[in-house]
Amino acid sequence: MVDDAEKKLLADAGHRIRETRAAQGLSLEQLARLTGISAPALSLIETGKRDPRLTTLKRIADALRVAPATLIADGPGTVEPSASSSAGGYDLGEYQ
Amino acid sequence: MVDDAEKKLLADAGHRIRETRAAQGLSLEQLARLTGISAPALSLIETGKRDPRLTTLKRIADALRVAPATLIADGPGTVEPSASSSAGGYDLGEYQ
DNA sequence: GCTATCTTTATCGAAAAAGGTAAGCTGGCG
DNA sequence: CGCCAGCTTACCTTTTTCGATAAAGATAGC
Repeated sequence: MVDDAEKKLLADAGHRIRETRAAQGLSLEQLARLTGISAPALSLIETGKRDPRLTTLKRIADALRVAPATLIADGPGTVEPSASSSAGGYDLGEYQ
Repeated sequence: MVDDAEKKLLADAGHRIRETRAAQGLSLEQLARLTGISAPALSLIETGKRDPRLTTLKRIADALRVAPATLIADGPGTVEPSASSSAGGYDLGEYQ
């Protein structure tokens, strides 16, 4: 449960990074120099095999000239507090 | 340069998390149970002393019922590819 | 086939995240 | 005052990121 959704998130973010990088005609090595993150590390992130830190994500976003949020915008998942109804996913219930 | 902007990013995200959590009347322990992240770890993140991983951020966002992007939306930094002009900040130049 | 470029994978060492626990620290309340 | 709830900080252990490097795919062109 936990792992599944998270892997999708990482694969998604990685895919978005790769798309943005490719759109700018940058190679992994070029992005590595811009970000200070090694090319192998970038490869792992882009292929969803690594769980990057927030600052790592930010450095990539900066190098690509996009907002960090752009890279992780979980398209569909964005539940958006539209239906913040009382029937939310979980309400702590027993835990409170 | 690196450290300064990054600390601000972490402090900012942490502040946003704390605001959101407080707005929902949740304690650190309650959020800890919802996210599976320990309360001490959450405290460090909220005070900007820790650089969370992407999945960690996602779990917090999920528990708070907000989009992950909401928590890191770097207000001003959001350059938005409006002026993606050729006169960008840096063009790799010597590095390519 | 060979070569160059890009990417992926593997290994190693250092640094850091994260859980757990425990110890402080603050404020409110009886 | 003592007590409690909430948050912070410190220590420890395990896991993971990350850089560096090297090696191994994968294409494309000579």
